[in-house]
Amino acid sequence: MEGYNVNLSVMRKGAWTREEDDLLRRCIETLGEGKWHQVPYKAGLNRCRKSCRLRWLNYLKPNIKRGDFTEDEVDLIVRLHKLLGNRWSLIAGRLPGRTSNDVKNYWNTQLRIDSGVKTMKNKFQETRKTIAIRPQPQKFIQGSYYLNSKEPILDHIQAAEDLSTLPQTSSSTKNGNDWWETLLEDEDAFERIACPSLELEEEHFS
DNA sequence: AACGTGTTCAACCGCGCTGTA
DNA sequence: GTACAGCGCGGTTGAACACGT
Repeated sequence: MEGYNVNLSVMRKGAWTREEDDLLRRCIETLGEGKWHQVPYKAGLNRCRKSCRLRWLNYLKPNIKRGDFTEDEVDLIVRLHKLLGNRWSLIAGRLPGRTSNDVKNYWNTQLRIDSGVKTMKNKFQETRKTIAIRPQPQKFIQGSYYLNSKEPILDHIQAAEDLSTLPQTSSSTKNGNDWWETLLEDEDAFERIACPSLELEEEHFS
């Protein structure tokens, strides 16, 4: 198992300095993203590669958007969370410039319902249990949980199945992740699911 | 001004998944 | 089939900051 406990005695931890940021930025500009095993050595940083990657992805990457989430972004987060559950990277993938860490933090601090301990700060107060569609299990055969469920999410899934561009999930040889990736790559399909009709929206958020 | 409490968010950590030998 | 290494993700933590008394 790789991790943080390699040479813990010499690896620096905690907040990054401006100098470290500069070193990391220059290194990534030279090496490109993805060669994280080389980054600490090439950059001359006394940090583990996971820390370098995290710093780059969550803070230094050029297109990262800072500041408050817009109403549209919040709206999309709520919808996607309803659909996907805590799959922050997928949710963040639909929000240009936002990181999974940002989305997760925003959800946990602003949107999460924490059994009454924390009060909601906005209009999206929601008490219904979230039913999240997970990538793996999707074989939507007759009699499956999803198809028999009375939850509104059924409409979303059926909408997905109605799309001719998507693989037929009941007979497809593709696994659930493939189906899911296909869905995420298909803008129209995704919009139909992530942005349900007005009636559905009212049902969810009223 | 000083202190206590609550909130935010950057960073850490552990684990699962995937590719490779 | 198995072991190992590397990557990426989600949950959690804790320092810094904001706010109230």
